[in-house]
Amino acid sequence: MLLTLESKAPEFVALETVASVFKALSDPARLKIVLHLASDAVGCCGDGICGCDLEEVTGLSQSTVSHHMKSLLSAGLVQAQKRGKWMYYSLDIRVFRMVQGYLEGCC
Amino acid sequence: MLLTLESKAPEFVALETVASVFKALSDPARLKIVLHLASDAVGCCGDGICGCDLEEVTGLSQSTVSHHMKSLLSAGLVQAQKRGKWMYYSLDIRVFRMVQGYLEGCC
DNA sequence: TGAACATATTGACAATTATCAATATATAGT
DNA sequence: ACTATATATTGATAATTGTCAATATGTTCA
Repeated sequence: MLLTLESKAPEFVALETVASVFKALSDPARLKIVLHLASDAVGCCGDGICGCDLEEVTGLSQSTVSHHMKSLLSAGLVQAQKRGKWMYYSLDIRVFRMVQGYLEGCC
Repeated sequence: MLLTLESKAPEFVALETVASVFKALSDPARLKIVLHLASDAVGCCGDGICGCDLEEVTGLSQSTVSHHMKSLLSAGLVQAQKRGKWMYYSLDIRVFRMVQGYLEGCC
């Protein structure tokens, strides 16, 4: 699913897939997380944001944050990498650009 | 609410407001409707899409379409105008551009 | 091995959502 | 006034969602 999402030009991505990315962006907490990850991704030299920081960013409980990260991962918007005890999350720029391109292509 | 949405540069629009627009776009039926309205808006000379066409576009019942249009209207993405028996819907380009700009500003 | 910490999962609950059938409202034409 | 048509609202229902506390899993370090 992710592979097909990443590799396609916006106009060939299924409408349902795009809708699921918008769904991932439709909750204020998740949008806040995505913005935080995006600021790390600027310049493409970020190495990810530690999950442990996201409770403070969102003001939500650990389990709720974990739940939101699962949503973002399954929508393909975010990638995760475990380093030691910590989970580092980063925005999947390709998917982000796909959505940008999709909106641009609309009108 | 709509007025404040329309008149602000993306970076000054509240996160909750942007999330609510993404929510409007997060359902496949609504996204399909928005794409249909967007194709009408190209060139900015469309005079709106009749509500009666949207049942066929989405394959959903009349009451369900009406319900989705209410969502899109309350998110500010769509404007409605009654002409005779018919309701004509059009994309609010300003809000659409705001969302485009918001994503562009992220990274 | 045991303690401490980061993260994930489970269970529960209230709230929201997507959908349709049925009904109501409004408009146009005869 | 009556009929036909477009749209909105209501009521109902099944499904999904956002949230947290509690618990489980996994990792590091002493």
